[in-house]
Amino acid sequence: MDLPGRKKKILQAIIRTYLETGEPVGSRTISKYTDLHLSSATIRNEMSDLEEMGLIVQPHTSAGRIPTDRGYRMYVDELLEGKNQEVEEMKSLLLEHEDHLENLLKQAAKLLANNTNYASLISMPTISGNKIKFIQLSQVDRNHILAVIVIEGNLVRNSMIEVDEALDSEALLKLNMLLNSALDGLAVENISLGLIAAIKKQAGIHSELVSHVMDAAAEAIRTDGRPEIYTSGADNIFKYPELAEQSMASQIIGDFEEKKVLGNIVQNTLADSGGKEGIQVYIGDEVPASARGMEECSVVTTTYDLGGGMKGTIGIVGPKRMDYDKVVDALKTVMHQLEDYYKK
Amino acid sequence: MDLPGRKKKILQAIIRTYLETGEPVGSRTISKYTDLHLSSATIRNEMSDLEEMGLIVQPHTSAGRIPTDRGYRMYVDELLEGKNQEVEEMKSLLLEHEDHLENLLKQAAKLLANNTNYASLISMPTISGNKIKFIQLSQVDRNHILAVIVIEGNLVRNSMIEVDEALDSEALLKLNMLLNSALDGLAVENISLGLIAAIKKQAGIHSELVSHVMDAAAEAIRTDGRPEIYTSGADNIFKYPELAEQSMASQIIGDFEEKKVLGNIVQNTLADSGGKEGIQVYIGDEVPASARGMEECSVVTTTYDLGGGMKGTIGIVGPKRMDYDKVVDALKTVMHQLEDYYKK
DNA sequence: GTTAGCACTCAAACGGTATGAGTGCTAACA
DNA sequence: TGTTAGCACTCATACCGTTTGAGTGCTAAC
Repeated sequence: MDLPGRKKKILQAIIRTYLETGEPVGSRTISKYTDLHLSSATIRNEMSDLEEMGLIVQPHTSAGRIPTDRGYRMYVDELLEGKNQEVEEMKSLLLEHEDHLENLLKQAAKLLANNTNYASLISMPTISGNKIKFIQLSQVDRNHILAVIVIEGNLVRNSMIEVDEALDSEALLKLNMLLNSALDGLAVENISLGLIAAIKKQAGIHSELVSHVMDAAAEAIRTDGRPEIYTSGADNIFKYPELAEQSMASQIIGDFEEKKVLGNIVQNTLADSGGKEGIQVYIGDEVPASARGMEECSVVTTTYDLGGGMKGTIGIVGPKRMDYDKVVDALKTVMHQLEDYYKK
Repeated sequence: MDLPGRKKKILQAIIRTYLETGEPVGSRTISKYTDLHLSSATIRNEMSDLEEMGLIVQPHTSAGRIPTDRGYRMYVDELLEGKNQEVEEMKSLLLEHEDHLENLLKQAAKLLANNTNYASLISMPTISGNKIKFIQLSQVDRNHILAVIVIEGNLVRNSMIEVDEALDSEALLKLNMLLNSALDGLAVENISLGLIAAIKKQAGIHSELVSHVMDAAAEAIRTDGRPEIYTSGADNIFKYPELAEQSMASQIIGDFEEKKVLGNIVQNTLADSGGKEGIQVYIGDEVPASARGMEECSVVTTTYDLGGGMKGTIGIVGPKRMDYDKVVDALKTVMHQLEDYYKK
């Protein structure tokens, strides 16, 4: 759809002011707000047209207009122009020294929420390759063997395996060598049943132990399939009346705690990370994964890439009338900082 | 304070009905509800007395009475009697097979929230002894050494250490033996500076590596100091009008996401785990740790003990007019199951 | 000590009346 | 033909007085 310039400007003006005030905007307001120097009557005519096109609606007969989902869509796709606001502070604020990726991400989420006044989410990176780098079995006590598995990107998983009796250190050494030489450099999802059988055979009496280790490896993927998600600022939704209403808030809060819906959003973002400059904007019903209760929200996400195939999602959840410019800027800032910080 | 029997019964009746309805209860209601066969006028006189004692109040002149914090306190301390409700379902429901403690706890939290219709919290157990059971360094690649530390109770921590150049396998073996013999069985908080210096000395050129390992061990305690907390059913608060009100809800949700306040509650519970049968009830202002926004809530907690010095907290957050009987039952049920399950 | 009766209070619900923001339409104007 | 002023109309919201009903305190009688 291509709008004539004037309608474009008017739509832009309507949405801009609506973003600020959250209240239906009338023709008179626009008449004064724009530099078009048109009377309110003329604006009314144009508005009438825009309404016919499905870009704006009146909540009731004698009210001003508010954007529809399609209206927002057009705004985001065509009328958005970096306003270069002061997300400056973030640039300096972010990332006091933090060793653990987990804490770094939590901090980033908090920062994002505080600076935008929306709710933020951030997922632990998944590893695309899933190559196994190192495996080690250790005897911890008589009945327990600890399996440590290091995956490309230095992610560590461990699994405590219960055994009937202790292995002697020689057998342990052998098993370790066997596992390492068989699995080193292999992508976890490529481990075939045949390979497992072969290893088991070589392991002889310890075949049961081996299958436990394989289970742990499989689990390492499984937890990557539903990556950990950290959130912050869920309470920010109460700042926006259209979300603060009980049934709405209840559902959103539920989603944020349950994390199932958020997981879907993350999956979606990682899957179709096309979008303008890698930014995804979901408006209202566009929010993926039949997210009950998210109909009144917009979700903006992007993917960060820590190298080594480690990719995660950061995102913002807020009312449809969110400050898209600011949010996009903030996301980009955090994304870049995250990437720089980790690569250094 | 000791109340005469009749006043006791009346107070109990008032609170009971208020817990159910959430609305101020009048004299006529009580007159019919109790088996005392007293007229509403008599009840009114008694009520007037109870009000003078600070156990109940009227929200406004011509309204019924609602309990004060002190009223609730008395109810909980003296008038509560196990009603043995149907928390039956929980007994069968709980705990489908789960290997990971983390998942087990998450599941328990969810169950608790679903069955009570309040918000639940559950903390990862802290380890009181903190005895080190096993340490192992492994060369993962040229520049990384993985330190795995197993603590009594089979909790595993790992820390990736960056090094300038690879150690030969003999040196690694030596270091491992050195660390194990020096630290095995030692409580982490008992590691003295002197001991560290001694180990460093013996480690010779690898002293730097050793200090990294010690840091990781220290970190293992640190994260235990602020244990992970899982929550569920925070959205349940919207079921209770007195909590669903915006400013209130916003703060509670904030607390649940931030987890700082919850952490204080957990600390508190672990500290003074006295209480009737180990159950702690905090009513309104009694909630520990200057919990902003929790004034309208009651918090019921207890401590679970997985053996081996591993203790954690489970709790329920709800409106003051919560069904204390049911909540106490539910907490006990989950606590016992948790303990049984883990010990088996 | 208990109860019936009565006057009184007050939140909440109800209904009618402004108020005002905003519209659509028409007719005049450039 | 596009723009504008003017006017009648709509409708959510606020305001105000009235009614309703639940509940109280007090008093007098049992």
